[in-house]
Amino acid sequence: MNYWLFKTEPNTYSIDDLKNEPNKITHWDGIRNYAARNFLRDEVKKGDLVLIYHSVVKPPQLVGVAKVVKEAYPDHTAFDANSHYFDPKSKKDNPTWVMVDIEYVRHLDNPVTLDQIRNTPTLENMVLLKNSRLSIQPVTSTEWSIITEMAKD
DNA sequence: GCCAACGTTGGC
DNA sequence: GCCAACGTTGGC
Repeated sequence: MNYWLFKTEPNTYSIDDLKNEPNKITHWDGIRNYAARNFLRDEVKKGDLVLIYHSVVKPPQLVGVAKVVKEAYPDHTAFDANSHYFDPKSKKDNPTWVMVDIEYVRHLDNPVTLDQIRNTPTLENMVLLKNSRLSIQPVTSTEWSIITEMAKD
């Protein structure tokens, strides 16, 4: 099983929005970056656990845990001319973009801020610090353990 | 609101 | 295939 970090802008979609979904499940659509897409398409597997990160807020921080419940399938928002995520180059018979479904698991007892991560030497190699713009990132099992421990009351 | 870092586009 | 121009992300 693998661990991941998914970024979201809570003003658009937050961990609370996920928790409040009727079945606590959402489509993680709108990914329009090839590196992120490749992770989604090739490596994100059912049962994997995901840290949810809130970006573009103060402070930017990890806020909760979700679980992958459906592996990659075509992101239909790319076909919708009315969608913010419309991409005319993505064809239905050969979709460029994919999405997965994730289910809410829990909030962290205490959020772990970007600042805390940056100040934790054992987390210095996190992709979040190396390539802060990547919206789907792998997390090592060691990093996962450290972060979930930091998040405890 | 600024701007650094990064990704994409398109002319050559 | 290179790289300048442009657009986006996201921390500050």
